[in-house]
Amino acid sequence: MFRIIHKDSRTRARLGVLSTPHGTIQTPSYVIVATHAEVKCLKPSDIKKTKTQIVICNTYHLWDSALASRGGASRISFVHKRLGANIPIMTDSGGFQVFSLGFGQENRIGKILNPVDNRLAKSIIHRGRNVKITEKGVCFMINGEKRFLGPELSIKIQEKLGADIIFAFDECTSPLDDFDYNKKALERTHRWAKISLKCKVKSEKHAPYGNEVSRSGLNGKHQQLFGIVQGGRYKSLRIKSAKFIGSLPFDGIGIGGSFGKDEMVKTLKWIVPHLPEEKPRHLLGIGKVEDIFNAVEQGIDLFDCVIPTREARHGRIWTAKDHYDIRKRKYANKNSSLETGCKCPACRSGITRARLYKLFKDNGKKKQKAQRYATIHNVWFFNNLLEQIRKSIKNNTFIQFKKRFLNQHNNK
RNA sequence: GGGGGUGUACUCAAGUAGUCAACGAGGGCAGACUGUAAAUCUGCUGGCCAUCGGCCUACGUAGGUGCAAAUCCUACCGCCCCCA
Repeated sequence: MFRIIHKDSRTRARLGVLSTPHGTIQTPSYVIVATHAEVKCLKPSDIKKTKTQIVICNTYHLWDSALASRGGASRISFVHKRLGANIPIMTDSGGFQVFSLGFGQENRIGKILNPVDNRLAKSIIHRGRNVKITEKGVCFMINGEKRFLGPELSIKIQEKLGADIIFAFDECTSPLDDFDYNKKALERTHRWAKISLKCKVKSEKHAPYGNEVSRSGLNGKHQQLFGIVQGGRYKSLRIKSAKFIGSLPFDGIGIGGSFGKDEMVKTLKWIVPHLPEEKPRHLLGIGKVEDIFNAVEQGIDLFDCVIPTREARHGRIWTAKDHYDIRKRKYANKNSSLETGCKCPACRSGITRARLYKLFKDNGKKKQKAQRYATIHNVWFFNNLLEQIRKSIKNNTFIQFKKRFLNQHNNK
């Protein structure tokens, strides 16, 4: 399933191959976000052109259509069918929505705490009514609609969705939650981890050809389940969680939850030494350039993040040197490519800054085109960056490459 | 020649006596976005100071009425439409 090919001599970085029913992934790898089983703004045929190895979809967003679909009828899994691309897929469990649709939305904060939020922290902490968390799971009350998601149902939905890799149901706490809350939440997440695992084992036993997914989409091959380490910003909790999740028979380890702006490396240093070496490690929801280098250095194999796709839609173009907002006049001056020497399909097809600027100014079809080109560029950029990182690990030059790249890169 | 309309900040466009440095939209500038609530959001956009705030210059041009005018009156200039 996961094979480590090479370990960097000077850091924890490692080169690996993760095998799934829909193909292998060279790690470290970016996982492109496809929440609704589509990479926003991309056609299915664009996905592979952007060097995308694997995407991640979301249980919460595909919930209804998954349960409405009749499993087993088709040989193609639900998510693969909807995505329209034959590549490895992960599904997130819905655990992030416990935070993002609840505390996050109610307090208008993200999971990465910036200093301003920190200052406001005392005044804004409150738990609203959108999300109610109990021992059994989470009750979402969104738009007057009530729905309950727990570990059993999350696994059931994910099996039905038929991704190659699925995640245990967890609670992503907010960066403003204190130790006591995180401790309680962590214990709950750990219980849910065991339940997730148990449900998975059970469903595999019950179906002679594997589970429902095996029959419908994975051709009898194993659907992998990753557990998730939580513990917020607290060292003792993160270590405890790393040991606990690491001790369970998961196929891989996700690292989730909230960090302070500059606490990621510190947090990974707490966690990673306690994880089993041979299992793939996925850092959930992280993905700016500097973060990636740092995480790889700490031994992370997989990342997913909305940055490449969302920011592309909002006009931000990532390059090796920096990032810039193509909707601004000053970047539209030339007929130069989006990034000098870029080999992404958009740049190679002759898209210039001036052209993209103009397309972005439209409010209809042209803007959609612009967003597609920008998405192609950004996704390719991040996937290509990871490819370069892999090469550097292979050559034992990772640390030099990191230094060199970050030195010339202004927008970390 | 006769009749009707119109002229507002970078652009379009509200406003028809005080709450107007002037709604709104576009454009411009600045910022945000890290397991997608978000194809999104925020701020600024006459000048000069400034802590709430203040002062100056501005709604085609020139005068006038009035405590007060982008808003009313007069003349002029420009543009548009209709009829001859």
